[in-house]
Amino acid sequence: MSEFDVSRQRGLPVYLQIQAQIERRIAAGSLAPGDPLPSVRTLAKQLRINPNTVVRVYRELEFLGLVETRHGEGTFVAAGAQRRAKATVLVEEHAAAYVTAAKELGLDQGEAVAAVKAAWRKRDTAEVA
Amino acid sequence: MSEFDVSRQRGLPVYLQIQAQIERRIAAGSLAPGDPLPSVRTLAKQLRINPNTVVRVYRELEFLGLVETRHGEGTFVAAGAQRRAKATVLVEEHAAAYVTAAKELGLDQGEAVAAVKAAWRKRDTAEVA
Amino acid sequence: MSEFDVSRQRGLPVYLQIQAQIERRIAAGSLAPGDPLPSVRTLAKQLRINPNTVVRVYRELEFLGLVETRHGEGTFVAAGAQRRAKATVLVEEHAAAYVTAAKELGLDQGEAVAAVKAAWRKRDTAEVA
Amino acid sequence: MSEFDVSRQRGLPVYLQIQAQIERRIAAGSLAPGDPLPSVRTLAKQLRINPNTVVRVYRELEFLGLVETRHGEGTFVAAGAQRRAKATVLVEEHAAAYVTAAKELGLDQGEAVAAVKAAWRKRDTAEVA
DNA sequence: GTGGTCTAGACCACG
DNA sequence: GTGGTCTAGACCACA
Repeated sequence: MSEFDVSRQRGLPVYLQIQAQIERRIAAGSLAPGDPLPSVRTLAKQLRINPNTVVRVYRELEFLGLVETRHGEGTFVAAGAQRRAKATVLVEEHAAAYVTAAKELGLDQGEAVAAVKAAWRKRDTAEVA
Repeated sequence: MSEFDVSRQRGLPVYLQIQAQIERRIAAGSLAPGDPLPSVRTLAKQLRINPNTVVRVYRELEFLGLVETRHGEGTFVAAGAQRRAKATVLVEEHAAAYVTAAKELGLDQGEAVAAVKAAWRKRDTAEVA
Repeated sequence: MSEFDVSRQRGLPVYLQIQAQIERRIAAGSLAPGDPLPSVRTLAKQLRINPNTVVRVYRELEFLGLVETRHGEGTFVAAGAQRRAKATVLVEEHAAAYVTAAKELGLDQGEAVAAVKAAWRKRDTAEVA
Repeated sequence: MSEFDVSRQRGLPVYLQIQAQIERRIAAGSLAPGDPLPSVRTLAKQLRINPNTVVRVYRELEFLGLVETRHGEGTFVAAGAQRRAKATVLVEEHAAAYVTAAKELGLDQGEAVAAVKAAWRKRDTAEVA
């Protein structure tokens, strides 16, 4: 398994960077169901970060159903993870595209979010009708 | 100026329907800067709705900088309104596209909004870097 | 807001004890949507535990949609939390009842889980038919 | 001994259907300790299924201690089988009840299983205390 | 003031 | 060896 990389400096939290990289590998299939992830301690040492940060990443991924942890054994890519991860990655791409457009149009975050909520509401009422 | 139409029954609030139609006409240029909008009473009668509803629409449009009300004269399309209205309409379209994608991927509103916030944050940190 | 209590000694992790108590109060309605939870630092001091442990609890509750955290403001019971919390508590009660029965019948955890999976499968196939 | 019945088509595997029916008869006492079960070949012909399927059923039942096979003689209901079968049937009923409740509350299988494990753990720690 | 992230290092439980 | 929990205390970001 090739390396991950994290950039320190303030910006995206480290744990989110790692989480995103793992999600992408699962979505791409380079991490397949059943594959073991590096142990918490190993990955922590590799990335020169605190083990607790890795624990947090793995915990989030487990909540998302992308990995399963087997106590005393390790952390493994979950069955059906690829489909879920693909959805996650797709969502991120759509959201990024939307944010790009919104920023170009001069919206701030609050306005962009409000527009999504409005569109959601419209969609809902359209479906009901 | 041709007619507007509103559908009662559960769905989008009437005032939002009217507002959206006016925004679109301004964006399209069929309502140009300086053009008068119907008076509150006239439009209310035409659409058979409460005048207060029209007042609300005009107030929202004024807040958005799309119209200006001149006391004793009436309500007029504001200078530079077309550019702003186009942006508004574009944002709505982008938001609608995003919502469509998010719904297809099975997200609920909270998740969709969270994804936008996350993407926004990512964009911010990327720009800083 | 009256006190929570946690028992140290090994057993249920502290964070799960606190989480369960908050869930129950939300389910019971004594913590209503919009109500603030104690600040992380306050609750930590009250329970004489580390603030990070409280952070963890609040994070889990947010994931479950029971609370929402507003950065710089505090943590609040989320809208619709009562319904969700009631479901959680109900599930816990059903699960506890099942576990009681299974233990009385001499099953170990693996067997009890297997029986649930089998019943689930049966239910699924019955619904399809 | 009256007939068994199996429904083909997608649904529960045939061998589980037969196994469950035998378990229930043992639990009900209509198959008592010492009673012979139909020979593998006889039952297979009667149900128009493959003898290997019947072999599998009898093997499972033997593993559960409900029947014993005596080489050259046949398969017989084991001593003490009724008590054990009752437990099995009871477990199935409890599990089914739990699954019903969990589904109504909108859980998926993973969540339902997790709740059982959590409840099990709680019970364990409660007993220790 | 609030919550969010990260580190360092402890001890426990499972296999 | 593996992951899970908890502490102590740091620094950051939002309001």
